[in-house]
Amino acid sequence: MSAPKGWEAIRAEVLARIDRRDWAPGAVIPSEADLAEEFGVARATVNRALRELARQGVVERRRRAGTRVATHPVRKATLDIPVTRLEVEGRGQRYEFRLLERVFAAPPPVVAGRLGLAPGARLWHLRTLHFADGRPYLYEDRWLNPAPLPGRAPPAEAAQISINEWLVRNVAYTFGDISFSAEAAGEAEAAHLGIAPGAALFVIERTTWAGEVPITLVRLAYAPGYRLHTLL
Amino acid sequence: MSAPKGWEAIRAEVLARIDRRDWAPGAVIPSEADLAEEFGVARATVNRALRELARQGVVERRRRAGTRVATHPVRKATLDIPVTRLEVEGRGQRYEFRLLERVFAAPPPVVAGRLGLAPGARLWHLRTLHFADGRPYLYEDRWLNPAPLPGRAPPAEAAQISINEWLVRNVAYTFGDISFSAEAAGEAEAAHLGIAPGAALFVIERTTWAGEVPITLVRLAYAPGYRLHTLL
DNA sequence: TTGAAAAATATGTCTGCACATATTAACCCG
DNA sequence: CGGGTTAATATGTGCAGACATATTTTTCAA
Repeated sequence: MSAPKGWEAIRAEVLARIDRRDWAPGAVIPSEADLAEEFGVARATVNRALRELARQGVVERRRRAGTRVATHPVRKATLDIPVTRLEVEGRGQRYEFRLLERVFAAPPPVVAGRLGLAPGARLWHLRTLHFADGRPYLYEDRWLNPAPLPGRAPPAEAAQISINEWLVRNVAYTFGDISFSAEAAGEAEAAHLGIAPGAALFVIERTTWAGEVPITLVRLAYAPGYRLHTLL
Repeated sequence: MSAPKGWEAIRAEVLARIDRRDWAPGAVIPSEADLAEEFGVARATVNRALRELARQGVVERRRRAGTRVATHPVRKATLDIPVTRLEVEGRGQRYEFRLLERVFAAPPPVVAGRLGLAPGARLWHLRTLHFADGRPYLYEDRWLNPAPLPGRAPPAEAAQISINEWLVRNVAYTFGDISFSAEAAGEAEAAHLGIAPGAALFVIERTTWAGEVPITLVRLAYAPGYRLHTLL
């Protein structure tokens, strides 16, 4: 048993009271000032504890209205979005990748739309296959806006690092969105990944922006067996 | 254009310098005290900004060693794990669920193992089908440890709220893990969800604990089309 | 030369205090 | 009574100073 001290102790105590139903879901809990007095600490310490609980979704806070126990415990999970190479190597497997395509072309309207680009805009289209221990691991289909790129072009076919890794090091994004879904493998994907068409693939789609400028839209289709894991 | 002030301005400026490569990945950035002097703010303000960046994975901090730009830009995504009913109703759809099974039985060894229970232990086994606008939405398969439950049993068949929602309100967990994957629908799942066997399902598996006591292990299989989405 | 002890240093956190800001509650007037 | 203005209040954030703690660096002795 470790007895937390400081703001973590406050957080733990508040959480315990919530778990114990001393403070019911939806109810307003005492103000920072009151709690600070009760626990004999400064208000800033209570603030730190409550802010943390709010970040976790345990309580909701609004100025003047006070802090209340979240009615709908939407606990939040934080998950890491790793670079594929490190993800593979982190499991002790050998990482390789192969650039399948690298062309400059007009994207389908849906892609241009998602990136907020004019229909006529031309983008780099890159398709990459990533391997773990020689087996297909991830099929990547990426549209890349040349505007924010240094040199206006992605690295050549012969590059030693993957597009994603290059991007991550050379074009920082300020904003993005990401979605996770399950999809049936299409013909082409299945062929590349060495699986049967229709197999269940874990798919991540990500869009990133540097300020107002769209950088890239990428679809990552993982070979069967892939699993994203995190702690709550 | 909004000009952030206070600690957010500090965070933005530090982030900008990192993005601009003024401070390269892996490099140590100036100390809190130095930055505080440069920006003309208190050290606590710089601390708040850097702490936030550390939480996002942009920098790594260690006492005495200082703050350095993260080498592996593992940006972290925070995603909400909502209660199904609210998720459905939030889209303006009608929510229903049907409890398919509710028995007290010994789980398969793999389940007992995952929960850290003795092989002979008996658990509640609950299978629930959730609907959105009358269409199958989510197939839930849950093993539930009676020990931490009030009344030692989950609500009866006739309950108006789903097991998950009941749990979330009555048995707070202190720890858990969660994983996301794509799996092919099995015969039973496919039948319940009204889809073809083998279809790609988005699957969430979650285990939760209250201290040392395992609470539940649940497998959520979402009907095709489901998508988890979040911002970066 | 090596290893242990001591000093130095950057972050982690706390305390009090102050002011800013959002939001609710109270008030007053037409 | 309704509606808009004003006051009250809880959180959000800031500041300066202090001590705690984890590491690294330096020092000194065997």
